[in-house]
Amino acid sequence: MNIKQELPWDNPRFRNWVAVARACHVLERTLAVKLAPLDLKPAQLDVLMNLYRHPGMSQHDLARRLLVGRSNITMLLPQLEARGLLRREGDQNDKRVLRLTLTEAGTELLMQALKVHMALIEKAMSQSTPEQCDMIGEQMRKIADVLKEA
Amino acid sequence: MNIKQELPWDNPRFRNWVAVARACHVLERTLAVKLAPLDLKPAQLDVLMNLYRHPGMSQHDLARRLLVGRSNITMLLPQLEARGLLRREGDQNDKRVLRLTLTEAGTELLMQALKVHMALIEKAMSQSTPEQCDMIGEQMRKIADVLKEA
DNA sequence: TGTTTAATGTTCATGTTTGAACTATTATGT
DNA sequence: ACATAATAGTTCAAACATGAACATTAAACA
Repeated sequence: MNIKQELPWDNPRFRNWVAVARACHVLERTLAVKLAPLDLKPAQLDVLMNLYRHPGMSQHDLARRLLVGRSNITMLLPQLEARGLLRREGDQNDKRVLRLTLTEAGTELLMQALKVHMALIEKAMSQSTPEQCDMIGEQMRKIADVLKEA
Repeated sequence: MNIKQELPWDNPRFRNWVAVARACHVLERTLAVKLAPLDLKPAQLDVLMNLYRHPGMSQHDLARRLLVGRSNITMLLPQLEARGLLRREGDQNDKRVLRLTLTEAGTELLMQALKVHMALIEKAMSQSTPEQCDMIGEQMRKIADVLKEA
């Protein structure tokens, strides 16, 4: 009844993607451990990173960049704001939106966290040549693009 | 006071890894949406996949393979067992461990889910040549290995 | 053998993530 | 202008993951 189709594990694309997912998972877990001394979770680091690069972002924009629900942001920010890491200020032109910016302390903590993150990534990718590394990044950006319209 | 160090975003390894993480995240989210009709979450699919490839696994082994806590498995399995997708049977030689195996129904559902998963991965990696794809997989396996001793 | 140490799985409290319903504000269309 | 749509953010309940403490069983070793 159940014809034995070609199994995904025989397919290189499948096997290789599984490896990608595994590597991501391992690195994320490891990062969580290494960030613990700073009392920071990977998700929180993502927030700080995005605010550093795009000051004045709205919560909605932040949610979209993080590929996460808006309510998630609502739950996430108050902790960081209470720690004095970021500010939420109402936009004058549009009273619906809140503009987000890092504080001095937030930037400071971000820099420490980035050292940790950076060291981990360096270690992880130390096996790849610069060419391989760039190629990987290039392919991954294509994948994200392709899937965004899926 | 705050000397402007080299920013991670200037570092190719950092930028490229961020792309990897993004691609993973997008694919996982997309997979969740596409699996919804089967009433299956990505985490549950992972369970079924591993049991298919390694029948008779213990819960502990499964947890380690999935890079997840043992308690997570304990919470996850009863739902799948109640749906008749897998069996948990006590090991005769070691009364502590439960051996896990897919049922007929579980295998059936897995095959359907794999079609979905496979199609998504095919689409995602359709831009890469076989050589690029293999290289990516190879590097990712190295990364997972390197980090396992971190 | 008997005692200590380790391993497997469960329970439970905690913290996170999610999506749907809601409020307030702005845009659109007539 | 007015009614309708859409948008930004919040609230809330449910699903989910996590780690510590626990019970049971097995292994190590005295």
